[in-house]
Amino acid sequence: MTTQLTDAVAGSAFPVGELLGPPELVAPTLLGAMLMRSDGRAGVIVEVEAYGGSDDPASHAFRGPSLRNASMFGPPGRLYVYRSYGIHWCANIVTGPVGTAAAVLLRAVMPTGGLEAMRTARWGTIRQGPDRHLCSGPGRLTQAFGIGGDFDGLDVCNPDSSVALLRPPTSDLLARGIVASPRIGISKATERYWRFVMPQPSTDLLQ
DNA sequence: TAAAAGATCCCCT
DNA sequence: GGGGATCTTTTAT
Repeated sequence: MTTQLTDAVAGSAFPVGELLGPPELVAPTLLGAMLMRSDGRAGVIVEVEAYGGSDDPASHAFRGPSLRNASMFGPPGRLYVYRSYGIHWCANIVTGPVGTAAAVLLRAVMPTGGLEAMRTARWGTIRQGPDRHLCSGPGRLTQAFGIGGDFDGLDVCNPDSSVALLRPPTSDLLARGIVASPRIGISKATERYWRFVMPQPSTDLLQ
């Protein structure tokens, strides 16, 4: 079942040109895309948030470039990975262009491949949690995929990268039932509906 | 040099 | 569903 879903969704490499643009416009186009690791771990992106621009006070880059947020100012199609609350790693996909800080935070993924590796990465082999907690959260999905600070700046549009972004085979998988809402865990710019969720991806994508 | 805030998760109820 | 733990980064003194 899981491999079937992987095969059904796995498409071509995500064209970097389609990632270039305002993050709040690029973000919803990432829903339904697949995040894939070279070792087989894979999942469909179901929840994202847009960050960036010089006028987004919730963005890490609001006060300009720093050592941490450097990747946000880089070219589109790269990862911006940072440590959150001193504990977790969070992964963004940069939407560029160079010199402009813009990125889309990956908040949740529906696991479709490499489930065993994800469970081990999340909980080890002694005691494991429910599968619904594998990748449902920005810190959880990076742990499940084994994405850490080393992956900052990685080109996800290159299919040969250890983490690659794949486009769904058909565009009509996108933009159906997508819901926009305020971003989670922020205190500024909460009036912006820059969080995008695809409510029921499994039934659509499985058919 | 110090302090505060933070794009969160785990565990217990 | 709610409270506490956790530590890095940034900013102010």
